[in-house]
Amino acid sequence: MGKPTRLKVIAERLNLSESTVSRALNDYQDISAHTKLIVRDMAKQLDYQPNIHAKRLASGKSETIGYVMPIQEAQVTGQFIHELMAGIAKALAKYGWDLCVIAPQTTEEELAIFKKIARTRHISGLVITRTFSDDPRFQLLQELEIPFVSHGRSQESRKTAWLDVDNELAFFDMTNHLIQLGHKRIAHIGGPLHYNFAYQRRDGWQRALKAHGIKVPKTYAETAELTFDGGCYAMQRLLEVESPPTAVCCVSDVVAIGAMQALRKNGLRPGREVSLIGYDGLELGAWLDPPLTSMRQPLQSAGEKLAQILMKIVERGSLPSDNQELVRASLVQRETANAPISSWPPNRTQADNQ
Amino acid sequence: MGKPTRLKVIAERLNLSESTVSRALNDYQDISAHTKLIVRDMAKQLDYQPNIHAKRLASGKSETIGYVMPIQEAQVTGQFIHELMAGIAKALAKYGWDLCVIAPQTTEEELAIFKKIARTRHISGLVITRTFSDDPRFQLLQELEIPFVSHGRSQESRKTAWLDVDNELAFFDMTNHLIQLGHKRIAHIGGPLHYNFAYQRRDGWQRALKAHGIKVPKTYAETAELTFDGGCYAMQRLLEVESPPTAVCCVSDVVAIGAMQALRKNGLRPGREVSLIGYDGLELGAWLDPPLTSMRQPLQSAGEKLAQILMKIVERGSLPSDNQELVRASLVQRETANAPISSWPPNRTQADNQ
DNA sequence: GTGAAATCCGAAAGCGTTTTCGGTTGACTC
DNA sequence: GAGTCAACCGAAAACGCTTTCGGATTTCAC
Repeated sequence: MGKPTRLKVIAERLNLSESTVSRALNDYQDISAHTKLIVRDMAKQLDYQPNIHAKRLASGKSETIGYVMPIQEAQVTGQFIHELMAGIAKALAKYGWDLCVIAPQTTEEELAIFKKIARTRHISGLVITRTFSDDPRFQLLQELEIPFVSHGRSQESRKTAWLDVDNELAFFDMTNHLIQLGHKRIAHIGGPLHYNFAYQRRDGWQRALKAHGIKVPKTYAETAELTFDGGCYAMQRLLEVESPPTAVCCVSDVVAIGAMQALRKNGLRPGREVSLIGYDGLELGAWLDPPLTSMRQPLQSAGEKLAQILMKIVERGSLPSDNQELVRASLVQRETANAPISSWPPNRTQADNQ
Repeated sequence: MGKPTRLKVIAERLNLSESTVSRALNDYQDISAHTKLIVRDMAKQLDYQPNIHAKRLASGKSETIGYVMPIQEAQVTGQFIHELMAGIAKALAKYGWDLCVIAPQTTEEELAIFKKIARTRHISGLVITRTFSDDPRFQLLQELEIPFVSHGRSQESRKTAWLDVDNELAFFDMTNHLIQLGHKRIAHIGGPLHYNFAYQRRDGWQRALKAHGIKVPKTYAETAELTFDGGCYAMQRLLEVESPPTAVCCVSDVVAIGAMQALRKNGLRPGREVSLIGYDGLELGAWLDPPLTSMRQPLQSAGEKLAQILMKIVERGSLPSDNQELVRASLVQRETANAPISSWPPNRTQADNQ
């Protein structure tokens, strides 16, 4: 393997200067069409690839964006992250940008890395996910003037760029779907409110109920950790209220799967006595017995959009606040959302007090 | 935000030359201990971070390794990839190396990217996963002289660096576990043989049977696509053989989950009539009903090791063939592997011919 | 006190681009 | 035919670091 072709050899072969060749390749206005043509031909012929480090050093741009991989906490984030990253990488590759993965172990480390990036600038923008209602990253990144876009919003994201699902609408739709099926006793297992989406999802559920004039007891608004066990416990509590629900909107698939487990433990079948709808549209939901009905957001295309937004901001100085986008989730019909049955709930006015 | 500190300002403040400062920071031998001390102090005080592009341009090294993200094909690779990447990124971060994600859409594109990397050298090593028995990447990467390490072996990997689970041993262990439980009719649902691990897993199963003098019909060696449906179909076929098995070793968790579905469709319960062991130790296995027994390999630490191996090869010219390592998978006991029951299989000599 | 060998540091030449600033053409105006 | 103005291109200075080479000290042996 000889040395790769340099700008220099193209210049020599064509009897041009390096600077002309460089500008021809970068489509400068002050190079004639003819020159551009022969330069590009030669470049292609020699399979020229610019030295990326020299390019980045000289131009002061890094053409690299970072993706902050969420700390290993919540479960089954894997599939989610994988698809999103695939989308990001794909969109970046089109423009020759690189995707650099950052995997901090703690929040402190994450913030420290941000500060380092602010100094070195070897990463020109960041994509962050797993946003919290009160998320310190938003303020820090703005202070440090690091361009970024988040997948998901925060209380601090009024002026920043983001792409998010319309969680409120998703849960409005989800609840409506259950109402169409004939349910009136519809509960909600929500997530901890430090997750930003937890608010919106709860609100969507409430709005749908209100829109149909349906009133439910306060106990129908449950909260769970975003885990299998969390969902299991929350469902158990819902089964113990005076008049248990016939349907439950779950904040995530994992929580819904935990809820399914609780139903089974009580001798109930998901989708028969109690309908269940999850959120995330995980493929594994289809493998369960019965398969879990859910809401799905497009992840790969979200990744692509995130990348495009970020490049636009970094490269063309587009205003973050002009880059806020909501996408709509869609229902994945499987088998846990059906019409209510007459034998449920049983009359438990005594049983409840046991 | 002012300009970040440069080598120059450290030099000026200490009245030294830039070259001395550079060498002091890089721990050259010809710099006195005292000088190194004051230089490092000053660097820390000014929070100096070298310009990575300048550094890489000057040194000709890129300190970046690439991870080739498998093409979106098999399912639930997400969790797998996520953990592995987290490990890689973590190990690299310790040395200031970057992890760059490459997400080719097709095999051709993947090979084209390799060729490009060979020219630009802006990525100094690669981690590849999802290896096939006959995997063109091994030869190409060797020809291109791109350092790499694979997670998983291939027919071509005799002289290359790799880290792999001892698949053969894992299935030997798995099968033995079933034998200890009292099973004699143990089948195997293997994967397509273009996956390298498919051979080894099948061999481990066979060796355990042979070691205990157990003979099984040829029909017990099933093959399935690595999908839910694949597992479902394969299990269905196993149930239709003359004398169906009481236990099945499955090539992956996803396949095992498909097999569970087939059992349920036939009115059987996994872990009662037919025991099942999967492979991958996916967390979601614990959420099923009943929870799936499986074999688990340590992924995060595998990622770390892969990174370390690669850095050793890139940086210190360690021989690829000196970097081949097998790790052992361990049993995750859940509820689908139990002792056989007397009522299964039913006498089906007639029934089979229906 | 001389020569040789260490020890430590500075000068300077890269690394391969980008980008600014002029300078040389030729066409065009009057 | 002098002046003006585009249109194109080259020279050269960055960009911030690494690394070679040699020079100046100091140390040590004799």
